[in-house]
Amino acid sequence: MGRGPCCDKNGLKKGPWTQEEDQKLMDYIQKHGHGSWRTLPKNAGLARCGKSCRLRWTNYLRPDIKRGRFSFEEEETIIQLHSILGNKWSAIAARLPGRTDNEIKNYWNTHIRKRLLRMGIDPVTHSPRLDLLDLSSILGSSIYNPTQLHLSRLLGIDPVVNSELLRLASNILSSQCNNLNLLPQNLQENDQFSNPQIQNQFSSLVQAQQLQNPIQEIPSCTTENTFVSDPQLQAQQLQNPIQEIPSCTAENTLVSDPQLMQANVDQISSNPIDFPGQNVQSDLYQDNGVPCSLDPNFVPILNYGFFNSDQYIVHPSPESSDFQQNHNQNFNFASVLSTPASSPKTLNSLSTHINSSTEDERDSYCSNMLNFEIPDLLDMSDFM
DNA sequence: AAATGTCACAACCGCCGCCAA
DNA sequence: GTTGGCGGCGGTTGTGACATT
Repeated sequence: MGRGPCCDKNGLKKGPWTQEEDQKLMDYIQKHGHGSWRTLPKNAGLARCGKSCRLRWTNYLRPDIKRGRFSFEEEETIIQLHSILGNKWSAIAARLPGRTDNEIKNYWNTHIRKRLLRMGIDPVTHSPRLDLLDLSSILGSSIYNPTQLHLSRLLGIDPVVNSELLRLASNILSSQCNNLNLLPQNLQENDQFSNPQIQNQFSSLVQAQQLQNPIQEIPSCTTENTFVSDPQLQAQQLQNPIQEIPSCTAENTLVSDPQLMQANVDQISSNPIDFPGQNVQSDLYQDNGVPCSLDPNFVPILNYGFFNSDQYIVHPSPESSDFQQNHNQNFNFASVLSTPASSPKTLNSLSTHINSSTEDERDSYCSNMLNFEIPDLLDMSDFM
């Protein structure tokens, strides 16, 4: 038997709320609390259904709602959490004080999602879209005809890509990193690798390829990495403290198993973790940036090169020295853009706001997130 | 200046899970 | 075990504001 509507629609008002209605609702809840939403409208003298009242209160009138544009840290947190939680907007909102699930959902759909798509990142899986970044075919054709190479544009790297480098990268990739010990030999055989620029190009190629097929294609990582696709690995990982998840870069960390994703959801839900912008005490974190309160089972997640490799989705506040150090290594907030934590926005459902930072600036931020680092796996310094 | 297109966001809709009777 | 009420959640829509032609 299906359920009927939550209330009798007849005579009940829909659409935008008036100031008078808002005032009535606020006055009533401040006096009596919301109690039963079903009976609230009648008691408060509102011609609305309870559900409408609840939404208006939780999404707009609640006094602790933070209005205005999302800060950089908030946006970063949303992306990180979304990569673990998926479209669990309420769970994400629980980690962002003052933000509602509806607001986050809207912001995701209208800003972040579009930007990720523009960057060639699948907003669902948070991995590069294979249809846009089929490196195998690109590399394959480029090796024989380097002039056709558009990879550099895709990756945003220097357009001058040495064909010899491509051949070498292709050879290495074709062996799927099965024997990374051969790398030094291969590299040493090629004088090109004395050039740091070439090294960066090479590592970008390898990293991009790893991002394409992260689970299948990095066998040498299996005992260390944090991809979770195998039940045994999951069990193993659940037994290992987070400190023992070492060298595979966080960029490579994808959670492909729904159960583990749920475990993360539970972990986050049950174990409050502070996020940037929340005035986190730095002593809540260990030396490696992992919060002391964080359950060891918690799985670090994909990032876009924004975080250092040994960082996880939680990091200390910007005030902490660890945070500064880790981020200064490869990313500088101030150098990318300065976004006010919140811009003025009137308390009116029909109002709009003035963008204080442009989409281009945010794009710049995201492109920085895609600046691949040389993974620990391929530490070029060893070959110098 | 008007028409049209696009964007952003508040609000609604329908489904789901929990819980009490 | 079943049923119905309720709150909550995620997806979608409607509409005003702004940008472009």
